[in-house]
Amino acid sequence: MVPDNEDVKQAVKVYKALGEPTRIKIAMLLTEEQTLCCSDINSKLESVAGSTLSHHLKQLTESGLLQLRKDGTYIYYSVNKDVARKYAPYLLG
Amino acid sequence: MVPDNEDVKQAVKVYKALGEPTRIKIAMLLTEEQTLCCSDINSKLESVAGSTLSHHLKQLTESGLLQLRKDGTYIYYSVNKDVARKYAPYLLG
DNA sequence: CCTTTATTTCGATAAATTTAGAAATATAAA
DNA sequence: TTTATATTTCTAAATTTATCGAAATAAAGG
Repeated sequence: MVPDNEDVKQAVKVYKALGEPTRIKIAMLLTEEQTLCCSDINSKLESVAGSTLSHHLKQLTESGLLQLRKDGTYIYYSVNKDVARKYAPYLLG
Repeated sequence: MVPDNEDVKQAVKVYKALGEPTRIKIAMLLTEEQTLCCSDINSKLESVAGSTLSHHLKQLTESGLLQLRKDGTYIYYSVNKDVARKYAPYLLG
């Protein structure tokens, strides 16, 4: 009967977020680097406009896969390990 | 430096396939039911045109997450457990 | 207060995706 | 061989997505 609960809805969001090359790279980058701010992520990715990166980060964050911490002008992103473990432990290697 | 190898490309395909409500339902249905043909899947899903289902199954199959076996007029789909285990063990419960 | 740096929001566009109906293909069965 | 069933391919419309540049917001530092 396939449930359609919050769990599955989050799964869809997480998988949709990861189902795009730039975004999975961001997730993998953060898995290996622990924590990075927008501009650091951008310089490691190369060739994405800031506004584009912002949209990707929003999608990843809204899925619950990324969490953020604000510090002055900077916003530090990191992977929510519980969410990664639950839906895509592949990321954690 | 985030790799961009075959592994990651398959991950993107699998996650893109699962990042859509109808498709994740198909995957979950097949996880609990083992094996079903097109028309059985369709009757359990309700409200998708045959041609639409066909596209979804194609995407899931091309990602490697589903495998199929033909038997006469019927095509039986099932989950490739190795692929599910690797990228989305969440499906296996 | 002005300037700089970091990040987001807005507006627009091109490309991709979802969806369905109709026609096509394939196999089985009468 | 005609008919019925299962599934795919084709075509097209509607929606969503990715992307960028420009403008806006936010905080820090001089």
